[in-house]
Amino acid sequence: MLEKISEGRRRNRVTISDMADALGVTKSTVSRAMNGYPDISEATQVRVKRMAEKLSYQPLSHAQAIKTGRTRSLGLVLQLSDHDAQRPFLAEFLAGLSAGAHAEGWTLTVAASDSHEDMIETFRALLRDGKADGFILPRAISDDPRVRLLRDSDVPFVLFGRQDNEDGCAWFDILGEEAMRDAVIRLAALGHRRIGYINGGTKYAYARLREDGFRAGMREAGLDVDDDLMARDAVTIADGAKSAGTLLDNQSPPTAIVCAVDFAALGAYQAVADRNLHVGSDVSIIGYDGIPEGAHAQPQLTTYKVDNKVAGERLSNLLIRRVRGEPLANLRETALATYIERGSTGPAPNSIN
Amino acid sequence: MLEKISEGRRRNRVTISDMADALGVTKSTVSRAMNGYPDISEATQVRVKRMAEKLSYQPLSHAQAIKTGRTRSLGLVLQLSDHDAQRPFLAEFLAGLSAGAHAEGWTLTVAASDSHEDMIETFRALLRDGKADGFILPRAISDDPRVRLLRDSDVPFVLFGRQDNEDGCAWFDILGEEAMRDAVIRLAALGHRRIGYINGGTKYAYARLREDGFRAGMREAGLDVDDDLMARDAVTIADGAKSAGTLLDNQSPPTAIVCAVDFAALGAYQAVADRNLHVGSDVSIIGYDGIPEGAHAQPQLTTYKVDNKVAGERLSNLLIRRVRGEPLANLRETALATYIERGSTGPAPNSIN
DNA sequence: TTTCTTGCCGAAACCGGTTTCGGAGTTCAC
DNA sequence: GTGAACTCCGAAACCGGTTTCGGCAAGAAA
Repeated sequence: MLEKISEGRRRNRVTISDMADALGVTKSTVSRAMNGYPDISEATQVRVKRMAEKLSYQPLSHAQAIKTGRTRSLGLVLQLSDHDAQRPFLAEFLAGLSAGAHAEGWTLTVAASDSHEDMIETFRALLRDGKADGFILPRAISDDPRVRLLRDSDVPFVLFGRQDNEDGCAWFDILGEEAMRDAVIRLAALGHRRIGYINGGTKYAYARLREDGFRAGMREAGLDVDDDLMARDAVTIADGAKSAGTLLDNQSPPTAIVCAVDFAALGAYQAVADRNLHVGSDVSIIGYDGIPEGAHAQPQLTTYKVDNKVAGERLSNLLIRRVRGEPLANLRETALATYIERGSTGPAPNSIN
Repeated sequence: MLEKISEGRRRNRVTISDMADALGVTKSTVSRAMNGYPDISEATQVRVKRMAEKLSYQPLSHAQAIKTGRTRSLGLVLQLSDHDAQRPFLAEFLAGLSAGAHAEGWTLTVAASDSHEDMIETFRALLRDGKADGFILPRAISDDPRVRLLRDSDVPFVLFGRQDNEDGCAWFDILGEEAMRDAVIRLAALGHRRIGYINGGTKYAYARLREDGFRAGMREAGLDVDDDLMARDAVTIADGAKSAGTLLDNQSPPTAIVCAVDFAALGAYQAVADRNLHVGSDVSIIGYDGIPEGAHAQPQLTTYKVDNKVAGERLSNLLIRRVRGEPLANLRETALATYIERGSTGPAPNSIN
């Protein structure tokens, strides 16, 4: 802490020549040893790497970049138009990305764009200046234009979310459909028979998957899906309130509602309250995302929590490996959201559990 | 759009040699012209720059960096421990930073750290690898350890928030104290006489300023500050509810409460409701920040909105100029938050307005 | 032994810029 | 007309790496 942190700038920075001198070999040997070239003997390779450790030598990424074109940095382009998209999870997500990148000595370059053309230009600018060797694409959209763009251009990328057309796609995703399925089964076990579903934005890749999961759960529980109890495109509290209102005003209203998005679930709270009903006793509600607001709602929202930090870490790792040329088949991972039981679910009214 | 966006990577990228050939001069002339060296005639300087425009030549930042040590990128280190700090405003803020950087051909490198030691290491790593020429420090803390660190090391930085010890500090800040002052005066104009104040986290630099602003407003309005009506360190809804509860339980409770932070204001809503009072009629509440939740509260929260996107843009601009060596005196800017009158404020009860 | 591989590494060019140094013209004063 | 001072730019070194090419020594094949 007393040591100046700027020391690394000009001063003592140990260069490849220092390494070469210390080892009594040439720069080229050091370089090839560091990069694991096969024409360097096992012995010198260890020797070099040990010395690198000792002198804490790390090649300057932009010095390498001048020849290799790669600068060990991940690109992330945020889209502001994307409403609530980033809001709750952005900080954790960035922390995860940063951690995953840092673990491999990479860094994270962030840019934002508001329009679509702007986005393309942003990608290009980052590539041209070598500020990104590849990109992380949050919130996969079905038939995603970013995917088309990058795939056609042979630029490495990795998706947060799955994609129908798998060509060239590496991804990490949370199995939201499993959560939806699980939610239905839990509700059925509590005696619920009429269960409604409020889906998120159908332009997103997750929407179809989660609805499938919901339907699978209904099937497993031996329940019928009533199309009048299915809503969609609810990503905000207001959306959720509206959709839930429609379901609750059905002549045979649901006793439980599964929501693909926590915000919609919180909106459902309002719709329930507006009808002088109570969440948890009259109507059970299950959300998905694990946003902090859910824990402050009255009653607290039962939901499936997504660990965005871990997601970020995994995505960084996958992209780095992608840039390094690892085969795509290795670069697809999924994880489960974790169930958090709180007060918004309970036994179905008028039923023997 | 049909054109491959990866074109810039290896292919056609126009280099300084291309420029030199096209102009019939040497690389060094091009370089010096581009950088505005005085030993290049006005005429050739224009000629070079015009050609750069024509060929859309921009020097490769990491090729320059190898000699200059600077890479045209801003660093931002997020601190996760910092609770709500980033949450509501992070996306807009990043968008602003990115826009401001992009306008000058710079980029933004983001990293996260959880512990304090980690943070120092993160700064150092970014500097050493030339991934940041300077840093943006969000949420200035009074006697900020980051400031000490960077100042002692001669690393350029710019603060979001002001600092007592101005040495080496450039900053952008919103005049929160003006908002607090204005709030009091507006409330006084509505007939309020007993006005409470709930401050934010006292470790942050803004806290003292805003309290000063509140007190200034009270003075101007000819009102006395009752220390029993002053609370602090409320940055979450829960904090706000607790603090507001204390104020409202006073034997002579306030008819209005000014909150340094919107979240605290929303907490105050709960405290008011818990005591069977109504926000806006029984108790007026004014917040600060302009978080989206405020617009969804019942009644909607009167507040002062901070434009975090503009803040980001200005900060980027200031830091770039700082790195370029512009004198500090030019690099201090402030702006005002904008008043948004909504339903949480009204005339004082039992008073002739 | 001689010759052909093979394994390992040094020499030197290169990447795309910046910067130092010095030299060719001009201009100016004497 | 000569020398000095200035302007402006080219030549070449340099920054910290990577990569091509070739050479030397040891081992294998002849």
